[in-house]
Amino acid sequence: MGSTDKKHPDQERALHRRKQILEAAECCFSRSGFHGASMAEISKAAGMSAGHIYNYFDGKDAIIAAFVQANVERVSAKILGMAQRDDPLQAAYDDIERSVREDIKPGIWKMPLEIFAEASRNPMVAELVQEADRHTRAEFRKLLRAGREKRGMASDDATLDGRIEIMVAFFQGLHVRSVHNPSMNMDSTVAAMRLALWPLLFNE
Amino acid sequence: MGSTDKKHPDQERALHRRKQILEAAECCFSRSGFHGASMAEISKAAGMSAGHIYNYFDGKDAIIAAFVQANVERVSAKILGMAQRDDPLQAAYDDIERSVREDIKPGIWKMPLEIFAEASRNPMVAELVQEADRHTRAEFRKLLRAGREKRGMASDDATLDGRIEIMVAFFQGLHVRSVHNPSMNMDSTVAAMRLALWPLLFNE
Amino acid sequence: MGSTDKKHPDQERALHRRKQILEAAECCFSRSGFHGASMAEISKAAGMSAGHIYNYFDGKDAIIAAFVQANVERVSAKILGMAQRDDPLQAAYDDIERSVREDIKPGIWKMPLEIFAEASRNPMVAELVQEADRHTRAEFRKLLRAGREKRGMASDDATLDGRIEIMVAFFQGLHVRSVHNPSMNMDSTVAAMRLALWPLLFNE
Amino acid sequence: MGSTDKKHPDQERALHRRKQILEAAECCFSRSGFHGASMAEISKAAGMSAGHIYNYFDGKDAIIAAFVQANVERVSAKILGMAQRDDPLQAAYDDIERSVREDIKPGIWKMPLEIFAEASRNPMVAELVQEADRHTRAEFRKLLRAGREKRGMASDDATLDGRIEIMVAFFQGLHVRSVHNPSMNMDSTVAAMRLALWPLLFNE
DNA sequence: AATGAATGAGTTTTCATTCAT
DNA sequence: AATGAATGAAAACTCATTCAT
Repeated sequence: MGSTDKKHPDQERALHRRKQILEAAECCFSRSGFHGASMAEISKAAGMSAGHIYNYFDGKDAIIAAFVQANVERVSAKILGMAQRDDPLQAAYDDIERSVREDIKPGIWKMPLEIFAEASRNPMVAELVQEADRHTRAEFRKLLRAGREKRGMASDDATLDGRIEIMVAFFQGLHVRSVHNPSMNMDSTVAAMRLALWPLLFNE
Repeated sequence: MGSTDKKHPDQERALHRRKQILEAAECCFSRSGFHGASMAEISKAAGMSAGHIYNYFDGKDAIIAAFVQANVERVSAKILGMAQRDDPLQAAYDDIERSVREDIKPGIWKMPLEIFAEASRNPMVAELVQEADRHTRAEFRKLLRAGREKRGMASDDATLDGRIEIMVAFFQGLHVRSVHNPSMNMDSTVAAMRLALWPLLFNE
Repeated sequence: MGSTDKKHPDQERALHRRKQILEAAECCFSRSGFHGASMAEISKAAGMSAGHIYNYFDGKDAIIAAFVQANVERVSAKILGMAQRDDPLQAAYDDIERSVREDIKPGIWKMPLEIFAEASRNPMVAELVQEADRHTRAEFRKLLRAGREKRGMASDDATLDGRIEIMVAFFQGLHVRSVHNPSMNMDSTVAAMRLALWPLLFNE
Repeated sequence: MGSTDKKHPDQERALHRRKQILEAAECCFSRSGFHGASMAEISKAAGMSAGHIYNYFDGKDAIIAAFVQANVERVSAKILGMAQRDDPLQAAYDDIERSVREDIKPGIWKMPLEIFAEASRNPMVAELVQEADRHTRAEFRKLLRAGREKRGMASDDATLDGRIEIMVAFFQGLHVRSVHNPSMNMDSTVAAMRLALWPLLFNE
């Protein structure tokens, strides 16, 4: 649908070109934002003419959409990765430090912020992130329910959903914190994070 | 500095004009984002000519800066308001429901998201939000320390800062949640919020 | 409707500007055609920046539409002028020579040809010329009927409409002839025209 | 000259390819006009790659020229066909109804209008249609002279040329009428046509 | 103090054409 | 003979900003 359906006999090359463009876009978007980055800028970064990009994407909006799509998939992948672990809940708790350090790594949090803002006014992007979020929450709920039932704890839908909401809010909030407080103290933040997540995961 | 120093004989009127412009900008920015809103749009909303705006602001960037400034001050004011209460910590905890409902009210969370994104690439805006955040954290720390000392609890700087970081992340993360999950279940979210905030506020 | 409704406090100036643009457009359109003429070309000919044109017209299509409108009105005006005459039919017949000479004057027939072609694919332009044509035929029919009734001749609608169709075809066909045969012999053409028009006007 | 001189070992195939392209072009040109149709569109319709077209034509202009050429030849063929008839003049008169119906058939008149417009600004195309017109007029003149002399009527060049001019104007004007009045009444138009053509053909 | 006419640089996008394969 | 990836120039249009009034 949308932009993958252009006819390119050499699919291999086409895929590579698209990747090239999206990587160039990442760099430009992160530097100047979706609307500040021009097609000329992107094409230069991608090492091809501006016109040629239109052989792979319908337009700038399609690039933004594909880019957002790729980014939300990255988040989904994380959750799915967690599901592989032995005791996913415990694993998540143990991984807090790594997660936090990852989330506030410079260069990591810029694109999410841009995507959030774009989703707040571009319906196409909104639908993309909301759909991905639905999926992520569903996966997360499965994990949470399984983990809690194993421990013999209540797990009605509403309760789980509320806790998931807050846990995700925290991690997404961390991106926001990064831009507000670049010199955040990592250790005490991680400690506080543990304190807050524990009851969300393991309290009745 | 910047935009307040233009010479206007009638300072009263000038201030009013600036307020007019910023209010018009709010409406346009919220609809179209900082970069999607045009000066023409703003000037029409403000009920004055485009040219005239330049008598009060150096340019669009100056409007954005002033607008961001006004918005971050609104957040600071909230904290200061809390400080007036008898037992600020308990008050904050009791107010969770109202705060959450306020944060995800449609039309409330759009501007913050826009500001976060802008701060991530516009150094002037970044400096603004970081400075305001420093101030907010400092005020919050005073409140938190006072509340905890009254209760005879430890309150070294690092611990407090970590917990503040997480608490603020929660609330800012809620704005982000709004765009990801428009049909969030309020009650269970508030319940989970309480569960998470309690230890942050009152645990050793 | 369309392009006249832009708010220009100084209506006088605005009207003059629009006229300037349409005159410049005439020159460019006639030289390069509707699609061959660029906004840059037009703006240069109009003596203003390309961007400024958009303060007076919604876009190139609006210019084309206004231009076509002005041109079809010119044709209507001719018919109306004829109606003023004492015996319009005789006058029309007597004026044949002048009409023919006018129609094939270089620089006169180019725009009609362009308009005809444009109308054949641009529905907006088609509607414009068809509406004008309906009006012109109606006026012409009134004239023709009055003239013939005065002479005691039959004048049922169908007959009149057929003759009008052919008479108009002649005159519009003359524009076409101009591009096919630039060295047309005027005198014999006028004579032939008289021969053909006479029965159309005055036969039973 | 121009486009026929490309060296193609298999001339048969080359000719077929050119025909393929011109037929594809007909469809595209008629839908979008000479300038609205893109080479990509044409190449897709022709079932070959865009690049390959350049092995048969020097460029888009060459396609337009060849296309126009083919179209004007079609008109010439009509006249030549008429010459085969027993009494060509009478035949022409008797065929009026068929000719009219043919001329205003939807899909028939679009290309002529496009060609007329193009000829009015593209000198190469102008030369093409003028040359073809010279030829057509010459043939027509021969027919007309023969028919009239057989009937013992005067037929000096100037008179004949004037009448031919008007007769052709009428038929070409019909194309123009089609776009102005899509709901033209056929029967009365044919009747009027007969009325007008008779004296042109058969009067002194 | 206030206007809005005017500019010009910059935006996205299209397309005829070329050329390595 | 044939492809289609690639280019680059040009198109329509937008908009922050200036300035004469």
